[in-house]
Amino acid sequence: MNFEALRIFCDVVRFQSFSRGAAANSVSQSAASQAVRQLEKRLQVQLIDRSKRPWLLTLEGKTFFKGCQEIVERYYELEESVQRHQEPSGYTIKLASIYSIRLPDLSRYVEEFQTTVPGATVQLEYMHPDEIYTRIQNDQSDLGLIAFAAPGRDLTAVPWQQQTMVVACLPSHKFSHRATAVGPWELSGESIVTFDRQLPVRRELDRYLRRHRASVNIVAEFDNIENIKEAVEDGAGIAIVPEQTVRREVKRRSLVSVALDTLDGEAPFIRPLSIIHRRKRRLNPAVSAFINLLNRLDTETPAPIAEKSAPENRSPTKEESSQPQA
Amino acid sequence: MNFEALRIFCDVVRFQSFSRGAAANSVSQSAASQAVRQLEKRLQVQLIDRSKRPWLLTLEGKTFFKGCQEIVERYYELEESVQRHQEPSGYTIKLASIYSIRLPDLSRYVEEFQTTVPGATVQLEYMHPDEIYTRIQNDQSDLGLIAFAAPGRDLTAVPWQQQTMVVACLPSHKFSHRATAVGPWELSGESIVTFDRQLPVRRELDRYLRRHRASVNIVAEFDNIENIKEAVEDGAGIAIVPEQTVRREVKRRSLVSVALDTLDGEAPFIRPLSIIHRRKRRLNPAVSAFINLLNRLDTETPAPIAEKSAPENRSPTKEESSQPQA
DNA sequence: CCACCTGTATTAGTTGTTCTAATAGTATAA
DNA sequence: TTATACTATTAGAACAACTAATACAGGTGG
Repeated sequence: MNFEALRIFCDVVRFQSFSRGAAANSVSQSAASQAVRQLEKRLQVQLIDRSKRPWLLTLEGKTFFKGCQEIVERYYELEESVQRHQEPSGYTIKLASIYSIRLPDLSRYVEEFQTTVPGATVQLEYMHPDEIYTRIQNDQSDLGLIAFAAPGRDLTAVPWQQQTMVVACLPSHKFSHRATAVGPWELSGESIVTFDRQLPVRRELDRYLRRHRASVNIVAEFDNIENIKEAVEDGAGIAIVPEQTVRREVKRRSLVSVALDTLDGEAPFIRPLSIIHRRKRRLNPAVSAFINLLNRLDTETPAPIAEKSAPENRSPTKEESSQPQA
Repeated sequence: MNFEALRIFCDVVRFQSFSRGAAANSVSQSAASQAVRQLEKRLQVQLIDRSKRPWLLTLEGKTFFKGCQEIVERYYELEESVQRHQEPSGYTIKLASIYSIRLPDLSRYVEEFQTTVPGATVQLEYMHPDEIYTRIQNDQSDLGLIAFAAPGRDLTAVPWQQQTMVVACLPSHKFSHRATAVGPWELSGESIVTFDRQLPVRRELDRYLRRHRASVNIVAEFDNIENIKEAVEDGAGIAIVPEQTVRREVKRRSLVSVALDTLDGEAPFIRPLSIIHRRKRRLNPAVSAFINLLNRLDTETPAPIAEKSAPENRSPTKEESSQPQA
């Protein structure tokens, strides 16, 4: 039996999705499906009840999942503890990120990595998403961090964080004093500064507004978030952006961020971030260690993606297989 | 990473031997060597220091071994617990044993197996070792239990128990009142009833006596242990036999068994029992479960084969690759 | 000190497993 | 019903693991 298979099973369960569980392990959806099926065959037990949609873990599946998680975790800890007394690999990971993922959000990962894998270093560079794709393709960078990833021919996207989108407006705007979240329908008639039509995030936004029957007034379009924020600060209108990207402006009180939610359990508006890399049968160990770290720290400290809450967490999926941009 | 590899590593360590660790997992010595090497490569750590003979675990090797044992064990427990709520396989294992392995020694295994794998049954038959080989070859039996196994072309021998050889004599013999073990050199001049020259156990015996410079007087040779015991009871001489095989006679006081040992830490005289089966890439799950059980129960309850005591435990090795018999 | 003995490493070739890509299938929602 | 969003299945390609044969090395007895 293969450890990878156990890890894939665990991730499939955690994400409630074969595709995402597969992506988290940098393998195809098909591979994940086959891995789980093979596990079931070997155990002679059905782990997942596929008759419903979304599927459910069977009783045995739950037992196995609990045990697996622990075993897999223990094993990786063991590997780490054995490797710790040991000379460094000396490998430098070249990481390319979009501008909107700020250094403070990344530094904890980089620091953690450089202490657990001594000798390894991370070289972080910010650039335009299109350039990230190019550099990854040409092996000029090992990893890329982008939003609404588009896994291409030989590109793999590992799901990473889910950024919640908020309404950003001036402190003088009527929304800025709200105690409760703004409902999307309340955006009707508002002046909005937003992204270019080419960007996937824009398409997601349009989709979201349409779904909630909000007809807004688009006053300006930009291809990057810095310009959008500036326009909002200049009073052009309000914007819908990831919460993280306006934290600094909120702190210095030049902008206000207001939650955007239906509060009825429906999917909130999320910007998914992904780690992308060239598809290879065998990833450089340092690189895959870093991917592991990104995933591990991420599922540990923030709210872990639980069995029940996961399905709600996510609406966009088709768009992930479309086009570059952040 | 493969679970099998971890299990192989654990067994290699437990037995202090690649060959025996391999055999315990029904793979070739080469496979075991490669598996461990691959582990080391993956971990980027040397687990075994091969510069000395016998080799030693490195510090990292010890850490890894301890962790591995637990993880492997936990995983198999998990598998079992998941499979337990589940309809029986219905498979019947055909087990062929030599006469000298008595039913009481086997029944605990058979019972344990039939309760943990409900629906599976074990069909036990006693026969001559030559017939065991034949039946295994023809797939008429799944497993064979024999002494001094001779793994052949497509036959695998999994090491099982180590039976200590003792001196069996009449209660009237001078040895019968000894408080301490008889040294092999003390056998010089004794009349001995023993096995046919063709039998591997006889060759081992000759070897053993020669090594300890004991020149004995062979008064009779038989091809089976029952006749030997009878001859001893008739006063023909003394015999050297596995302790288990004379327990009943000792209990009914028709014979006495006296330990045979040098008491200086040198290898005692041992009769190794093995489980043999046809070499197949994929063993029937019920069969391999039974093999697992035999090994598991055996290393749990009797004195476990420790890191230090293992090397001493064993002298015969070449003979294992020679000829049939018990 | 040398040859042998015993156990381990290496190698080549084969077999078997596990991927990906493409595509078919299925439960739910509109 | 059709559209949607996943998941299953398949064939073929890439890869990994095994065996058999054989080379190699530490330890040992002559």
